[in-house]
Amino acid sequence: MGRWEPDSRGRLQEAALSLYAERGFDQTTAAQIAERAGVTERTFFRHFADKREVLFGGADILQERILTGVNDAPKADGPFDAVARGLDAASEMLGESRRDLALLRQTVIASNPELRERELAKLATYAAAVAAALRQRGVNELQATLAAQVGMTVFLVAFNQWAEGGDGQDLTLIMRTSFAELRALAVG
Amino acid sequence: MGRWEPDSRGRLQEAALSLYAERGFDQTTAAQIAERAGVTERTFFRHFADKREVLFGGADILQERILTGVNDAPKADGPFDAVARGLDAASEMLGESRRDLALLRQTVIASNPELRERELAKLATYAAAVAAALRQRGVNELQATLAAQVGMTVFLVAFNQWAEGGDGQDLTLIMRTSFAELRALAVG
DNA sequence: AGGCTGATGTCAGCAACTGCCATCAATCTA
DNA sequence: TAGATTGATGGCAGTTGCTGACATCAGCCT
Repeated sequence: MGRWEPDSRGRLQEAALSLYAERGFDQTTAAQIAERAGVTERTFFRHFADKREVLFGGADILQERILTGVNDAPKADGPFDAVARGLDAASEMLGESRRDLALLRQTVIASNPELRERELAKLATYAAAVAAALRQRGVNELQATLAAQVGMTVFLVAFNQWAEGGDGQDLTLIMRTSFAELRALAVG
Repeated sequence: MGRWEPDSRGRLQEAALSLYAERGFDQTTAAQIAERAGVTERTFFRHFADKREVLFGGADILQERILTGVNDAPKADGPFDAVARGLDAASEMLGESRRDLALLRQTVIASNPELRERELAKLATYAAAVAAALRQRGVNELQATLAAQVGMTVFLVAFNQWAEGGDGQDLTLIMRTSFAELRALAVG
């Protein structure tokens, strides 16, 4: 057995989520999170760049999934269709996670401006990566940026809808529906 | 004459922009900004909620302009057209500002993640307000959100293009071109 | 057995931000 | 015109986010 309990990172994420939910983000200090996780404050900041980042631990993996989806799209697919494949891949991954935890997390994020800010930043990072992937496929700069950004908007709207909704909802379906509605919108 | 030089807020904005440009955002302390502006650090935080906010002083006014544009759009306009009117109003206002200052500001923002985060947050605020205005016009929730978000993406892309471009560029024209390209994209 | 590595602890310190009270020119009011 | 009021600022103490530097020690490698 190690000198310390394993998975301190995971414990910090759990401790942070529960404390943010209980007392609010502002009223929670990094030291309190660390204490609940059984480590020191310094260790918290070794694992997470700042207090907000602890809620976005899976962002890297999710981005990879999205990119894989986009890159695996058939060559015939236009930019929007390729982005839609990325969202399919994302919802596949997220659909497996516990909806109650996702909802709790979204509630916490929604209730604090700094956290909302960070969430937007994450989405913007995905969008930038997706746009780069689209350009790789030969899409021009502007179209790539717009398609990627629209995709992230659909993603955010659909994900929140899914987290708030009842059981049995299919995240993939929600995303596809939203996407279809956008297309109708642009034409009309 | 007052007890102090007038317009301390404006002096703080100028001082911050120049210091951020000279030494970088991270390497600049609030105390340094205050000193250059001839006030104390405490006064800085009375005028601006945090170190980033000082670069976004005109955001409220801009948002009002955009909303006015959207609300003044003919009833016959669809969501996209209405958003386009909002962007026209915004570019009218921004087109009058000094392009060199806008470029300096954008350069500073682009070189720091925290500032980019804040910029996205501002755009999201505009988007939420525009979406609300669209709903007022009878547009449904999802379409309103998407149209507003797309508008903000066009805005950001076009504004950066304008700031970087040479003299004689028309911000309004750039925005309209970008918008047209999006429509073509969604259809194809 | 001995050295290396990686995760953690410990501690000092800076800078962002806040609350509280004092100050005093301008302005209002009786 | 004397006095109260207001509003913007200064001054200062305190909390918290976050960082750098160094120490510790279990597990692994040789």
